Amino acid sequence: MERWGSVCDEKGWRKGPWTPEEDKLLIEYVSRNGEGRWSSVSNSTGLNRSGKSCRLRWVNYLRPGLKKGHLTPQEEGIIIELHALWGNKWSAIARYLPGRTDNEIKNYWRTHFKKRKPCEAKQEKRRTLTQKLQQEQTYSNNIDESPQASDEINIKKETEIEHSTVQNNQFLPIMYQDTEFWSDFITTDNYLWDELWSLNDMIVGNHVGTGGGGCEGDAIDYVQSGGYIF
DNA sequence: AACAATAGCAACCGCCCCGGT
DNA sequence: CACCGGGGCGGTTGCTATTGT
Repeated sequence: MERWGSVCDEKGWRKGPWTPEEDKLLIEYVSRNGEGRWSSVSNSTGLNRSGKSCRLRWVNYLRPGLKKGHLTPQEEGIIIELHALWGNKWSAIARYLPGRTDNEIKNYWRTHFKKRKPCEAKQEKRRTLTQKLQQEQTYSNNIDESPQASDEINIKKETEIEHSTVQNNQFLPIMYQDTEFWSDFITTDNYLWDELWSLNDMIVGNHVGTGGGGCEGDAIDYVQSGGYIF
């Protein structure tokens, strides 16, 4: 079966995996003309690919200096930090990871955080249940077993067993609550802080960012002022 | 060994922004 | 000012490889 359904789209552009020959044509084009003007690649090289496809292939795969292989713990730390600050601004995060692409970072984040979903769902249930329990305590002293769904009861029992950490942390953002997850990544605080200090140097020293309100600098200020608690 | 589930990743899609006309 | 095309970006898809049963 052909990947992506068909070989060509409605405009006649080839789709799907790139061949070594196509890569070679694109590399030759960029070496002659530089990056940009992607829409003229097909005219200049005979490569039957859309400009967007060419750009994507170059940026994510062919560009010199791209790192291959697994992300280092330091890189993971930077991603975690910056994602906590900026959200899904993959291209912005990628600027602080030389040799890594936004697509790679995005994929990394997705694959690692997909694992969280059951945990998050559980936490959401627990939060809901906690609110319910509080309401029950507020409005009634009669805490005889009221009719509840069986899974709710199970969650309730689980919650009671687990040292009531949820109740203690219920007003913290989710990322702070999920200490079990964070401990998977962070074995010590130190390297993360080291990365943050160097990150701040980059920002202050090089004026990285768009200048649109200075959110990056503010964000680092926030981190340094103790916004992060591991 | 065979099958199923999951992880990893390349590539596409659709939207938005920006500059040129 | 409106329109258009190119480029950039985040989200999503679907194939392959790996791991588990």
